[in-house]
Amino acid sequence: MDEWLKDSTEVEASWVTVDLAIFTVRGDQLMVLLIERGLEPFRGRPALPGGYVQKDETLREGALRELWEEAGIDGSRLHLEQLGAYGDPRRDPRGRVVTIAYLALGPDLPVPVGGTDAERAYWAPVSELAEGAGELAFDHLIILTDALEEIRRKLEYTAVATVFCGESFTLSELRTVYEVIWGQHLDPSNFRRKVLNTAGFVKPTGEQRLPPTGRPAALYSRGSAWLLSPPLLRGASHPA
Amino acid sequence: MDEWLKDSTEVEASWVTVDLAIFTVRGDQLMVLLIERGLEPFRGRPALPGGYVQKDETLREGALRELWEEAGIDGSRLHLEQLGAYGDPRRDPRGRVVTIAYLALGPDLPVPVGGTDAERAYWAPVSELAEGAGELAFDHLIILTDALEEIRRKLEYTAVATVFCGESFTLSELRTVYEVIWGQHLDPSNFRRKVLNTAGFVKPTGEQRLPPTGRPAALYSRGSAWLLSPPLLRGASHPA
DNA sequence: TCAAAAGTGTTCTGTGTACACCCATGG
DNA sequence: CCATGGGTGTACACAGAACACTTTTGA
Repeated sequence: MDEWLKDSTEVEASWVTVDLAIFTVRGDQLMVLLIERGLEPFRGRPALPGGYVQKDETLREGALRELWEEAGIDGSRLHLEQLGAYGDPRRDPRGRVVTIAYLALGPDLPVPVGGTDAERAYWAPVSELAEGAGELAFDHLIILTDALEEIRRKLEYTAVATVFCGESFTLSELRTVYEVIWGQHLDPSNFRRKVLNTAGFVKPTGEQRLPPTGRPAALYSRGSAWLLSPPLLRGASHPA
Repeated sequence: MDEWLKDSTEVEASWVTVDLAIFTVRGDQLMVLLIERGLEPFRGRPALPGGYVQKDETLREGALRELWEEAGIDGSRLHLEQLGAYGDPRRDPRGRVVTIAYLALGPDLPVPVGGTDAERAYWAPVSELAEGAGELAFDHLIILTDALEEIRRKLEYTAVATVFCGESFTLSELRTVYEVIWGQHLDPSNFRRKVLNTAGFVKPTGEQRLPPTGRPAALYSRGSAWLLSPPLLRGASHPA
């Protein structure tokens, strides 16, 4: 393998990990799954779940495996997408560790199941991360910030919002996803028209659901389109 | 470091490389820089330039170094952005090599300078890649396809098109960048209005330039804005 | 009958689109 | 003078924003 190496003293193999930024919408909060580290470095500090990539798996397979091992989540029902690679040589005090960050999005998961490790796993509201709760380990705050920005942008031009909802959902639920993640109020009637006029975004199931109070709402399920055209742009307007 | 390892027989360190998808617009063609591999595997086949990440550099620094070593290009004048990580365990026949792909965009570079290695470096028109010219090494065709899609999308909502132009440029030149990359004709007068009405996209220099024939064109330079709002959407219309 | 949420309709305004037209230069 | 590309103006259709209004349920 060293036939490629130009100056073998300058190159060495690296540890490669995957880290997961797992988000869900619960009520009117965007939540991210964190673990409390049980080992040094950063012992006791919150961190994104993750771990080493194994010999014979793809990066995506590694992410799915960690999703299961660290959070007890079956990835087949969620949206998993690569966010990017983070490889600053000083990001891990123990040496060079390149991590591939993945974004995982899903409907309100039943329990923030503890991982197979000793670490505690829990859902944290994204809005409360800036202040206290202890600083995130490694460069995980950077990864999380990038993840958030990615979600906000993806809501505009993909149907990704639907993965935060269940199998079927009302337009109000879908709108709440947008409102929570963008942090701004959207006009219900305009949102409705926009979504229904975007070909393939959602399709009616024919069923209805009764809200706590008020008229029953029609249920929809995910449509066939992933890319939205025209996109659902968030104007700079709309104070929350 | 193995304090993290859950099952050390399943984990091993990986080689980490950076690969570069370097694009420029020349005339009415989008060009990508390829090298002809001088070594096995895939000897003699075209490939993206790239190489191993060294011990003490960030991924971005590695990309900049390879840009210089393999293509003789000074990265300070171009746009460099991470595309993603590619880590299928079978992507390199010699074993596990995770590569971080970078996108590099710049104005028509003077010469497709050969690298410091024996390999030949040359600009290839993107339009001719699908057909012959030999298949690309490794998974580089996948990387290139992802890169293209990324550029096309980024043209819509960022001012990235300006990095394909020189220090100052006419609106026709800027429009040509869009037309070449999107592969569709744009109305000159509407393009003009759109660009000038987007705050911070370009700013007039006051200079003019004489085209081969016709009225002199005003020159512009890059503005302060990177994100365009509103974005410059390509409708599904406009046959080239 | 009231509150609350779903759903419809309407008006206003801005923006993309298509296209006609004028301007400045070299040949 | 003409050809060529730069640059301006305009009319139309459509889409988003704001908001009034109707419908359907439970309490």
